[in-house]
Amino acid sequence: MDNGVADLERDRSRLGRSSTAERVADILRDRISEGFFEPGQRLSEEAISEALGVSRNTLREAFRLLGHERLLDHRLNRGVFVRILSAEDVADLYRVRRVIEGAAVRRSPTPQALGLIKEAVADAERAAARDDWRAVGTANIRFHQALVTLNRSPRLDEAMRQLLAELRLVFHVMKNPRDFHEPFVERNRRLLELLEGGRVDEAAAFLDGYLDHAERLLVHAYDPDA
Amino acid sequence: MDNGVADLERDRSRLGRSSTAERVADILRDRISEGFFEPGQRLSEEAISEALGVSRNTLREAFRLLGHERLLDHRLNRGVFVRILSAEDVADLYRVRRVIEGAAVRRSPTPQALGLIKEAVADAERAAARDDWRAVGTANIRFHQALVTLNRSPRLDEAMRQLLAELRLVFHVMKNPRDFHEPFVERNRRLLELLEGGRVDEAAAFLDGYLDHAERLLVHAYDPDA
DNA sequence: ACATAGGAATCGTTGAACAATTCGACAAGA
DNA sequence: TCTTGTCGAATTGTTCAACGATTCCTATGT
Repeated sequence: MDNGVADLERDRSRLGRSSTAERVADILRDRISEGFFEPGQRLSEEAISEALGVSRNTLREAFRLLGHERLLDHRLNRGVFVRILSAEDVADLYRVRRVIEGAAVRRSPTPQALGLIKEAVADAERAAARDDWRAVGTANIRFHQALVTLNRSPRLDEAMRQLLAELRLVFHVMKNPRDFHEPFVERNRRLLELLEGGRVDEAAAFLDGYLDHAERLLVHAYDPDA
Repeated sequence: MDNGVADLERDRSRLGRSSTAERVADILRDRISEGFFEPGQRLSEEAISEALGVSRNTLREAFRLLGHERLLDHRLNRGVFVRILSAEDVADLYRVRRVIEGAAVRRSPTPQALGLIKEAVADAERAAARDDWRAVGTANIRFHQALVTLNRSPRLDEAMRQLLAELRLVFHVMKNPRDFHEPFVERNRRLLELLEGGRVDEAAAFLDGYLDHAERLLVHAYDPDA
């Protein structure tokens, strides 16, 4: 039973600041979103607490945290599992994105937020130029995160952060990252231009089409018979 | 040190189903939102675990849950405190409401959702007729919760639930519940009519004014010099 | 093949213990 | 008097060991 769990021991070095439970949660969150733990996989309390060198109680506090973020599925007396998103979950995540990002593009952009967005677009383009599609994906995520800051709401920022973490759970099903990320590099640039030009309605409409497309790609790869 | 903690012991009867930690969280959540615990008050691990008859470890799991819901403020090595919302927090909560509820009213209403909304409006009117302003407040909250269901997104429903729980932390500062709740009974009815009439833009504009007003009332009572 | 009864493994929860940290009190010194 | 430093009590952070409860697997018997 060392489903890559032994490997975790290297992360013990990261333990040393703030609350242990939170640091454990940070580590597990990273591992989950990078696909190190696969959706559906059970996370054994004993194995992980031993691998990270923390007590079961502390680990359980971390599990609660991640469960609340919907990254883990906590089933009573059965343990915690890496969350498996249904097609309906994906649809719901995109519903939320349309609401939050849609509201964002309708606001008058601040120079600061625009700077972040620009940077993300440029990063994505650079990564695409060198065929690093993993980096493109990361930059695209940063793009949307930056987009949401237009709302100037810490809570919406946080909600978006969680939403994207959840979405990463399903990004890994895309066998070919290029197909999934490439089409959006150009679109991000276009959306940025619309924002800079203050063409709010066009930007909103463009974003809707954008999200529709992304959702379709994802749901198709995820659940081919849908 | 029995800041009403002794009273908690009656809630022990509610322990008996599902996970203990979650049930403890339920109890504390209720107590907080009903104002039994005041914002800023420290919740002693020892006192509460003893009062509820659960171990400290279990109680701490419950604390983590509520901390993540922003109802508790967890300060390292100092304990957990009932959250104190700043005026800026209130403003942010209303920003989120404008986004989520604004998106809701722009969607074509389903008969089911409309039914829930109607019910909430009627309840509020009945409660107002008998001068029960506490009940009016509850019905008004239900009204907005129902409004959000128009989005047909479980995650937005959940986000709204949390948001309203957080908002309840500050509702208690309103010394006179009538002043705060009465003006909105009529407005809820009006908003319902606009929705039924399919007058989307008017409904959206009306809602914005609605939320502006509510926020102003709240911030004023909360932070008189703002 | 199928139901069932163990039995092993794991979770849920507790209670005790100890280290780490905070905070107030109090004393020493400027 | 005010500041600073130190001590000690109180509380949190974390671990550990234990045990009942639940789930899952497997072997047994029909």
